[in-house]
Amino acid sequence: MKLSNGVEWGLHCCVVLSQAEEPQPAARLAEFHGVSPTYLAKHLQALARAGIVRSTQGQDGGYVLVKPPAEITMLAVVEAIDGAEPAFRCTEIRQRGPLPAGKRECRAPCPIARAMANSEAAWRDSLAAVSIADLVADVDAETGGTALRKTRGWLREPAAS
Amino acid sequence: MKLSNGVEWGLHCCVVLSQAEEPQPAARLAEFHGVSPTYLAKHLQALARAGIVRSTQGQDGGYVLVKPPAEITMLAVVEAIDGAEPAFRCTEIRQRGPLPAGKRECRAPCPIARAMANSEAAWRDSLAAVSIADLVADVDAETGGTALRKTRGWLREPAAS
DNA sequence: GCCACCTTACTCGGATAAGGACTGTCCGAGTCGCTAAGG
DNA sequence: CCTTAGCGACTCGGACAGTCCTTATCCGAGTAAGGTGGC
Repeated sequence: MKLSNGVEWGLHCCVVLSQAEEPQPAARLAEFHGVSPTYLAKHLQALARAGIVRSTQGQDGGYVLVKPPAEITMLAVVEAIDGAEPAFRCTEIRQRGPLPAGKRECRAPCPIARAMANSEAAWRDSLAAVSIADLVADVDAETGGTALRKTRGWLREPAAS
Repeated sequence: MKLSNGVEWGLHCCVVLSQAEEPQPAARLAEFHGVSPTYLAKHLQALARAGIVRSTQGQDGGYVLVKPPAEITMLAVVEAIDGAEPAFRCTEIRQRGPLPAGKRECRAPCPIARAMANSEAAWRDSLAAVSIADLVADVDAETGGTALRKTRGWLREPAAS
């Protein structure tokens, strides 16, 4: 099981966007994080499709958070980029082979699928309990406010490179 | 995020093996589940490497559970087949770009990595709380004991095909 | 009748191709801001 | 001086290759059982 690398980028971008007052182009966010601009753009498109960010075109355009950071959960970002499909998909092999399970007991998912679904629900609940605002608060507490202040300053600067 | 398909096969095989008294060859387990024999063999090798099953070669050989079903957790099977590496791997992009985080705050993982690790821990805990014996009990309760009885009967039969 | 050996068939184990998904990239459509001309 | 049309540059969005991992398969090494010959 491997989570797409873009999830990390998307979460970091949401944290940075929460500190920006003006739209930030994808290229600028990529420069800030030192990652591929074109590939990051692809993931930002996914965030836009999910309604987490809104894009503005043209001069001084870019991406802005749609909702306040406290209302954006990590789960929303993860599902926007990685997809909302469950990691475990039951292929109903109990209905195959020489002893197929009857239709009676197959109205409910098999115990294995249920246990896997429960575990994934625990994972999702844990992700849904953390918002972008919580991440921002953690960063702020860890760095004593310096990191976010420097970030806000850098975002206000005109594009240097 | 997609979980390997072999996880489902491995769990079903463990349930079936818990009902068998004699070693069961990979081909027979594949026939029972109606899946590819060679590919299932690959996953059974992974279970053997993890110490969940033990293989016996030669005539009347096959796979047997090493430990009692109550001591085999779903987590062990999942990690044996899918790997124990975490799904989210922090690439430390906070140390890149024009505003790299200082060494001071990088001694601890960044808040994003911590939150993801917490969520994965919740997932693992949930999987570790369910054993093969629990799955067997669920199947037994659902089918009124018929499914397991039929399975045990089929396992005692000599290879038909 | 008992034992040792051999043959046989069966089993696993790792090494080997094919398909699909993630990674990474590019160029075109659309839009906003700026400029400059005209009233 | 104000308005308006045009231009230019910048932005996103979707379509296009490359690479890694999952899927699927095969054949060889090793082993236990069963048969056979000898004692």
